[in-house]
Amino acid sequence: MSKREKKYWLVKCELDECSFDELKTRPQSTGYWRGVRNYQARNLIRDDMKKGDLAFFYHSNCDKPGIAGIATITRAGYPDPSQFDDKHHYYDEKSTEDEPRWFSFDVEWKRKFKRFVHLADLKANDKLADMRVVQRGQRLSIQPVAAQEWKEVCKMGGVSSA
DNA sequence: GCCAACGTTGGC
DNA sequence: GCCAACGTTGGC
Repeated sequence: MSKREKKYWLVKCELDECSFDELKTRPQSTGYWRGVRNYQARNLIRDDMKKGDLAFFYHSNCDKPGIAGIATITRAGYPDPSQFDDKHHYYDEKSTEDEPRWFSFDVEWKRKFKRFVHLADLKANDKLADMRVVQRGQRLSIQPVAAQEWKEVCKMGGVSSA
């Protein structure tokens, strides 16, 4: 078995879909992503995201966009079931079970930040200038996070990065 | 609610 | 393969 460094992610979730606090109350404190229909994000989910990776849980499209805490990737790179369901909003008629086009992943609530880290705080930190989420016009809903950025944001959130 | 940025679609 | 039109994201 080849050793693989744990990867870090930032995953966006619209607040009215599921807040970080709400995630904790769900069965097994687990939530899953459906309906990612962007090829860049698809490739990341399918090829790079692995069970055991960690992710910042980011609230988007709300009054206070920012990071609420940390989640563990518990399952990754499996076909998004919604693409095969013709009743579903995310149905994709061009996708087949043999060659699925879209992929899903699951996360489990892990740790809440002591201090919510607002997008404005991320932008104000020079060490995070390369993070995608602070860059203008960056809309990708699944973003890789560098190890040193992970540490820095954890520090801002008041939790250990381990 | 506005609008900039970006991805996708489809005519040519 | 170009590019205008359109739809979506998401901060503000």
